[in-house]
Amino acid sequence: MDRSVRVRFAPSPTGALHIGGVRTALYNYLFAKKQGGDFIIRIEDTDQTRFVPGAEEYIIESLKWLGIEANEGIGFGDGPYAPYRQSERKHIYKEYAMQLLEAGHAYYAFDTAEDLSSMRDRLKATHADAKYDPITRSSMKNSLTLPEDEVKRRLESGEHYVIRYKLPLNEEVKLFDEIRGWVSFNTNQMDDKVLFKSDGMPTYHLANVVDDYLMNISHVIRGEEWLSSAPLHVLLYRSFGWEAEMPKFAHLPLLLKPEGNGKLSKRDGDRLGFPVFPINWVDPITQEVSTGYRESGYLPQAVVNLLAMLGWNPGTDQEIFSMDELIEAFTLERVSKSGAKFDPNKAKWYNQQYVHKMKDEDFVPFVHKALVEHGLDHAFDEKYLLNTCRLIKEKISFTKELWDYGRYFFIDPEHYDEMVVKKRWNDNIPALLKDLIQNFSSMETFTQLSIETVYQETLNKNGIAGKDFLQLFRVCLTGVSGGPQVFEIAELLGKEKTCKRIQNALEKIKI
RNA sequence: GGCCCGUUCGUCUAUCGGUUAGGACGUUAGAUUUUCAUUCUAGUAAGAGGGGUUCGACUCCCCUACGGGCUACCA
Repeated sequence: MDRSVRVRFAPSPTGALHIGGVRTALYNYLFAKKQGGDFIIRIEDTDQTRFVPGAEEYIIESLKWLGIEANEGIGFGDGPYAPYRQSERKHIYKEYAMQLLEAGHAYYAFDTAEDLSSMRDRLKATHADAKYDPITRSSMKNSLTLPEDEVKRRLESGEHYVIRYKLPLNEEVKLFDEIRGWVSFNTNQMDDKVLFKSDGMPTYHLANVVDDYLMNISHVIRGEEWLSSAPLHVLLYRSFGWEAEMPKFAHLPLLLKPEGNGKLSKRDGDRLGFPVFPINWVDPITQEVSTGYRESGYLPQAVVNLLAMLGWNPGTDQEIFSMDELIEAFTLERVSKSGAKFDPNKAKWYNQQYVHKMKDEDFVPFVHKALVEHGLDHAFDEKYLLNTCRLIKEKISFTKELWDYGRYFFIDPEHYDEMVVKKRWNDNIPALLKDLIQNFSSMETFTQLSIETVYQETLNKNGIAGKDFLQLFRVCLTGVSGGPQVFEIAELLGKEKTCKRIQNALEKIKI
């Protein structure tokens, strides 16, 4: 049976969204767009104790920055299945829990935290699995062991209870994962999971299955950490009688840390100097800032590209993909099964590719932002900015490097590269510089070519070799030893500034 | 500990029984750039181990090792 594709990204607002989560969102988005389906955002905030203010807004802002746009859901406008926040759907879940209860697929449990921990201690002592399951539930306080009137009494007196799934004994549950193929589990290894909590909220398992069904989700694409609970979800679909509507499953491999073992974590980013989050996150309690890709000078297109290639490949040699190209090429069959170590070097390379091929005019806002930060935003005209963009962007890997590399386009140098000065400055230099100022000043047109001609003539007259002096000339103009063509810089600066900077160097450089 | 998933160059990966095991990042060397960054060329480097199946295995099966996930009234 073919049905229209509807996928969802369903994060919990418990803090900043990790790039692993971003990648999950991206794969969902790519899959939906490729299939001509819908991508929706649902907020899974059923755990009130872990709610973090601002996290939801953070998630939305991150996705928008990356160009991962949803058709429906939180942050992108309601669709026909609203609301999309589980806390606002609270009233729905109880009904479905009751349905399971009545059909004998679930039961009430009254065990206290102490009851549970003593059960676990007891079982651990005998080296048995410490779980609430078809065997152990017979010795616990629940509606399967307690007399009916006792259950009724407890319920009516307002005693705390949870609703647990009643797992069948010794049953093989097989499920087909779109990435991994058939995976099977035995219910003997599972436990009677809580579906409905004593605070009146559902757990992930119930809410997730109910909402996916109600929202007509066709494919569940999520992280590998959910693979172990997938059989429970399959069982739930069966118990509800929704097997025909059950979505297909695809469990994505995890993102691992660059060095050593384990899952990628915030600490790795801090230690190795790369971001683990899409945009800056300020912890609302500690005020601690976690650096984001955006603030580190990454371009959203580069982040999308590099994330897409971490765990998926097109089967060709193509490495650079626009979002549209990714949509065109994306299939779940080409998602790999094993976890991928994050490589900061490759991330840098990707960003560099995008910065270099960026249009000059698209780069202007970044330069403008840097100028604002330095109080210089009205000092330069559009044409000048465009030219500097052309020269700066091919030198850098990250937009935030632009000021460090290209500041001399906007402010006069205050320091001069000592190595170059030490190596190239001699007693003949001051006279040469004065000559250059004089000759430049009398030029009518001040272009790259004419500058070079005058420069060369002046050097010849002073008996100085061009190769020896050029780097010092560059340092006089920019303060630094590297950069674009010197004469191009001079043309851009203009005659007056060029002469002024040579004059400055003459006065400031002391040996 | 139990269950589940995984394992090709340092890293991301291609290969869907027969290849000199390919590409990219990194790295090394050279060229270009009168500088730096780029760019270009070349090099470097891999099937975890052991058993099967097969004329033939990186590819299929089993075992072991290693890595990861789950094992909450968290998602």
